[in-house]
Amino acid sequence: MTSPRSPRTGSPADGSHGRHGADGVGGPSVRVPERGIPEATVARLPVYLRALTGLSERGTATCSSEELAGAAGVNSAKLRKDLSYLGSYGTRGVGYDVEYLRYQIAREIGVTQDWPVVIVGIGNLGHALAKYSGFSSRGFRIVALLDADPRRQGEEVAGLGVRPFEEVDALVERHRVAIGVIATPAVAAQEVCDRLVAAGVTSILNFAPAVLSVPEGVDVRKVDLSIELQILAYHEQRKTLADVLDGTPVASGAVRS
Amino acid sequence: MTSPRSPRTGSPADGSHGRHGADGVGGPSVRVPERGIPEATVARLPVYLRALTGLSERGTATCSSEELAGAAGVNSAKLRKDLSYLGSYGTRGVGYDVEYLRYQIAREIGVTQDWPVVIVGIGNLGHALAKYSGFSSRGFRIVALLDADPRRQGEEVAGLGVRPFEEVDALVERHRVAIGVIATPAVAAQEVCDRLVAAGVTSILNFAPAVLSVPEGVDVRKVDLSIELQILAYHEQRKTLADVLDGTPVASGAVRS
DNA sequence: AGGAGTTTGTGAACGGGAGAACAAACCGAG
DNA sequence: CTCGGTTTGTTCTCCCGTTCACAAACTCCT
Repeated sequence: MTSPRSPRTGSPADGSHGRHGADGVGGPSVRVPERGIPEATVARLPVYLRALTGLSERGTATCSSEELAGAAGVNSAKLRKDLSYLGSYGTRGVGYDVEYLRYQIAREIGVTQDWPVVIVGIGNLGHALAKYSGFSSRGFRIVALLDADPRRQGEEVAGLGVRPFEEVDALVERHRVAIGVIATPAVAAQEVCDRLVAAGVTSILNFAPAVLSVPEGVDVRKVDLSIELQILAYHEQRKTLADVLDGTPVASGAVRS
Repeated sequence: MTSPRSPRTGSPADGSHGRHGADGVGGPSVRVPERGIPEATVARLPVYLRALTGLSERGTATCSSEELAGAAGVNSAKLRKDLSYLGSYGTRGVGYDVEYLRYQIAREIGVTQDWPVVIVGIGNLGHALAKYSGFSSRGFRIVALLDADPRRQGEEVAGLGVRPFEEVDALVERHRVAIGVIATPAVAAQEVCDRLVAAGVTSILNFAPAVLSVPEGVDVRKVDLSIELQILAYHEQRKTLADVLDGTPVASGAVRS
């Protein structure tokens, strides 16, 4: 039984995507082609997709790996290697057909279909996410906004009413939701996560500053605003520190007392 | 001259933090202790910091690497190695003093001081960021909200008025701002970025779905909501695909037509 | 004081990703 | 048809990060 109700293992959920445990014990199963695309490559495919969309809108029919790499902000060798995991979609001496490659990447990622998504926690961030147009335009459709606070329920955001969190099971089942977004305060995050998983959600995007534990087979990605700032602060501190020790006169704006 | 006005190189800005170019040619400079903390470790330090804060609030005075690792969602060996880059702050046979370690990490990251920050682009996301309490509570102080749209200017958000973007130079200089947040539409992002850098900002957190080019010495971190969702979609697609090919009956909520 | 039990800090093996470099393949001109 | 120019796909090497395993160091109990 790999039901969503299986006991939660203290799995990392730090970005290492828990593959199915069905490894090794599996019988003579048919084995999916196993084009195991490296995680680092998967993370870049959406960037390439966006760059290709840009080129396409500008009317470009064909592009070289150099051009595309420039638009995506990566090394051209890396780009070619990434694309080679998907197959040989380019033509030597010519380059890549923009539309064709765009479709192939979209298909590989899975955004040719569109994915129903629920957002839990309609506070400041939840509002912004609900109204963010970048989701709908890229293969994702927000089908429900949930919040535990009765004062928020009933409010209309981006054409959708905010529903009580208790309806999570019914909504997830009705719309076949596989992806959930958590934008609640940190204290509520784990509980919300458990309920989402129990309802059948198997991928979670977590904006709450909390570490989530999930059963195997459930993917969690974390977006943490203050952590990003702290990483910048670290480098910033080292920059000014190095400048001071080097005796290099620093630019006025960068001086720190 | 490493002034912010130096010509922009087409540097990646994909997370590879451009170290100062002053490497190799440097004379007999004093060289900062060069405790080069690995990038992966730096990214985890804020997580440890948060976990320690949690333990501290719960009244824990001491913790083992195992406990802390559990709270931070990582492997205990990794945690110990990460901490070892900062120094030997633990006691064998005992563990770590929560308060002491907390301070050491905070100091290393640079959040014992507080960092003035400007936010550019006060749309949906900008609003949410301005009101997000997680910033102020963690060593960051929002000193200005900027927007190019006159209709947004003057509006009061989180106790701060929205100012015209033209004031960026004055504000950055007056408050000694080193960190800027971009929450504008994609088309405006590069221009805003250039202006910020010209004004003296040397670290940028970018929420716009665009690739930014910056001069060397400027750090950019990107947070892209739809890319995160697309990565989840990829894994989700593979999950259901694998299940179908394996003939494994999938849980009801996870079925996809 | 000594020994058993814990827990840290680190050396070493291992795996994955990045980048350089090159052979294979394609186009177009003559 | 052949040849030069161009661009992809891939191989090889290096480096970073993760993990294991263990010696060193500390506490507590007898």
